[in-house]
Parts: sequence; structure tokens; C-alpha cells
Amino acid sequence: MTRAGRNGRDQLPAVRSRGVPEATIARLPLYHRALVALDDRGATTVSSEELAVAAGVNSAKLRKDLSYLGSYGTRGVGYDVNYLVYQISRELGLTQDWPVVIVGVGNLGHALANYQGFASRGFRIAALVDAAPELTGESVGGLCVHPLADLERIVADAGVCIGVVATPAGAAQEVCDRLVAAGVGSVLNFAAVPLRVPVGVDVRRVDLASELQILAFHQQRKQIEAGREAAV
Amino acid sequence: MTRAGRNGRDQLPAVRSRGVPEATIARLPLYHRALVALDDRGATTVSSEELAVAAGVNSAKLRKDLSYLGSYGTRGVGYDVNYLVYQISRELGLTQDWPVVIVGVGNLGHALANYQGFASRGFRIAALVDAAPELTGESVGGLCVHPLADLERIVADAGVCIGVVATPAGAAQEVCDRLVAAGVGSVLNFAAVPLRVPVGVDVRRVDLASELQILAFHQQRKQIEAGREAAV
DNA sequence: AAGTGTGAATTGATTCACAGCC
DNA sequence: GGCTGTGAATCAATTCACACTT
Repeated sequence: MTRAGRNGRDQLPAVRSRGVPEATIARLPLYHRALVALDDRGATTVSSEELAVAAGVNSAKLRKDLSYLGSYGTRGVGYDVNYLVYQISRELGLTQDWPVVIVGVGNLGHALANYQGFASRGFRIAALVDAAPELTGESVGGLCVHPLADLERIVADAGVCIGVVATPAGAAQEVCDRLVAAGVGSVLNFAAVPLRVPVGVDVRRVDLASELQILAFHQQRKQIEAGREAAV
Repeated sequence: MTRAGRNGRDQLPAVRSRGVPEATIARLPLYHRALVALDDRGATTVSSEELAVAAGVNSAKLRKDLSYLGSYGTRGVGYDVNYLVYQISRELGLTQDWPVVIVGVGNLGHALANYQGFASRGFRIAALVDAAPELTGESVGGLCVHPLADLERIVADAGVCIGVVATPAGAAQEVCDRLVAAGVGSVLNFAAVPLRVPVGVDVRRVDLASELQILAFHQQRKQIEAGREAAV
């Protein structure tokens, strides 16, 4: 766990979040989503086993995870869906509005600007920002693109504390520095470089090519394995 | 670690890949990228400390990780950049060509089709597939969109073994089932549901909204903390 | 009878610290 | 003298298994 880097597995923490383990935190969004889906289907109660299946984890882990938040279940019965949704929402900060700024309106920035999954979870795109003058004023996903020079003003005016870096690798660190200087405390990094940030600022990296490479690694192993068996 | 699910930290493994720990595998792409960048800048040798900084990890972890692959460094000197790039490439299966099929050509599918980072790392988009008839024949990122009915044929003809699911949540499981039935052994899942797959098939999930939620969790903690201090 | 909550055991990952080699 | 490679120590996450509650 580093303040700035990491992989499918070791990102963040800067403030050791009360007692909730990092691995548990990373699964809470999963549980939240599964619960919302169950609620939509009219379920009022779930057992740890049912919820675990819906979230794609095993039930022991789920119960352990939930136990870090409190004792929200009823023995012999299960969990009240609505109550648990509420508790997890509160824990995740979903009950508040999070204005987000997206820097870099290339392919990915475009997709993010149009992505519906953000709005439905309390994330509001406060502004899109791009360095390219020809994009300034363009409308993307219903939002107008602002010049990079406006970054600081936007962060201050909208009270942005989460920034998304979707720029080319070469621009990422500078953009990140400016975001942090302007007061942003959390950065989601799609660029292919690790971002250096001061202690207290959190960064998560999402690296699409890395994800494919990890799959390729396992795939290759499987094929070697299959070849070996065929040879025997 | 489940065959199908995951957390900020626990995805995959199906074939316990020789001796290399999962956490190490997930960092290899990071090292690979940092090395390529160093090579571009003309470096011929790196110490574990330099490479660690470039990759955003600490040097002890880096050395331990590399030691799982073999003893590729020279004591007192460091690592030969080219040689190490080669060894990691080989380990990751980067020396071979990986045809990939992308199912779902919405916002995200578009961005993925245009994403340059794939091609440069041995991943070739063999085809784009979408269920919407009005997209069939359209050209996206220089590739023509095929109807969903062609999925099995495409996988077979192009020898696809990695599939990318970028469909709405409701369609994801069915698409995944068809991919797996057609012979795909690794799936990258951008949909907001866990995919159930048979043992031996690997799935990695990338969930953009979850990443923001994890950041929001930490951000909220920081703000509560800051409020508490201000009150004292 | 059913199912949560949790200590204890286990497994896995990270960090330390230094012997060994260049 | 500098830096890798790695056992040993530590720390974190997962799983087990069962006491306890409804």
C-alpha cells in the first residue's frame, strides 16, 4: 500500500479509516449495487448467502465485511435490504453529493462524460476540462468543455474534491499537481503513469491495458498447461 | 480469491500460476511500462530503487517481485533494461499476439475501440460486436461492427481467447456465457454485475463507479477528520 | 431450524535486514 | 561500496467453525 500507487490490489489509504480494512471498503460498492438490485426486485430481506451470490463473493467474507460496519443483521433471519442499503450508503458517503471534474476529453473522457453509472450514485460531473483549444465550448455528454486555464476556478467554485485524470500520460502529473494545489483530495487516474501526490491525497489508478495483460498472463499459463497435457 | 469475482484486491487465478503470487502478476504490467519508458529515454541499466520510483512502488517489493521471475539483475549494478523488458514481456505473454473481441459498442466500447494502449501491447481488436441492428456495419475506430449473431463465428475464426464485455448489465451474463461456450478463456468485464463462469475461465471486473465510491469513502473520512480537528 | 457474528487458524502479501556478489 | 536476492518477521486478508440469537 502506497500513498500513490497500485494495482488491482494495493491502492490508497492515507487516513487509516477507522477499523474497516481496505479490502472490505473496496467490496462495499459491490454489496451496495447487489442490494439495490435486490430491492428493485422487491426483496425485503436477504441472507448472507443470497447476497454473497448476488455480489460474487463467498458468504463468510461478506459476513465478516459487514461485521466491520456494525451488527446490522438478525440471527436466524438475515439482513433487512433497505436498512443495509442505507448503512452502506452512509458508510460510502453516498448520501452526499460529490462534484467531480474530468480532465482530458479524449476517447475515454468522452465515455466517462456520458457514463450513466456516475450520476446514479451521487457523483455529479461539475465540469469537463481539456487543454485543446479546439474543444473549448464543445458540448460533450450535455456538458460544455472548459479550457485548462479554468481548472483552479472550477475546483474552487464547484467545491470539487474528486478529480479524474483522463489525459495522455505526458500531461497527467502536471494536471494532477494542479488539481491537488487547487484543493482536490482524491484522484482517479486513467493515465499510464503513476502519479506522485502529497501524503493525505488518495489516488486510484485504472489501467485498461494492464487488466488485459493480467488476463493474458493467465491465459498463456492455461495454454501452456493444455499443451503439456495434450503432449502426455 | 474467487473464480469469478473480485475486490480491489482479489480477482482471478484459476490455474495457480507456477509460483508467481497474484499480487506480483498484477504489478508486472506496471514494471513493463516503466521499463519501456526508461528505454525510450535511453537508459540501459536501472537499479531497483530507480525502477521502483518509476513504477510507483517501493524497491523491496519490486526486488521481491522480480525475484519470482528469476535472477535477472546483477548485484552491485542493477538490471539491464532491455533484458528485463524481454523477460517480463515473455512472462506476460506479450511476445504473442492476442486477438480480442469487444462486445457492446456504447460509450465505453467506443472508447476501447479507439484506445491506442491496446495495440501497442500486443492486443489486437479482432472485432466489435453489438446487439443493436442499427450499429451493424458502422465503422468505429476503423473497425466495422458485427451483429451479435456472428459472435461464435468470429471467436472461432479469429482464435479469440480474450473477450471484453462492455454491454449493459442486463445483457452481460448472456454475452459472457456465449463467449465462454465459444471458447474464450478470459473475460474483462465492464458491466456492473458479477459474471458467473465455469472453473478455468478467468474474469476481471473493472468498475468505474466503484472506483469513485472507494475514493469518496476515503474523502469523506478525511473531511470528518478535518472537521473534528477544526472543532478542537 | 436458520443464519448472523466473531474468535481462532490459515493463507497470502509486504517489509525488514543482511548475506552474498560484482 | 553499491545493489541484488532472499530468508525471516510482520502485517493484512481470508476462511473455518461454532456459540449465540431469533
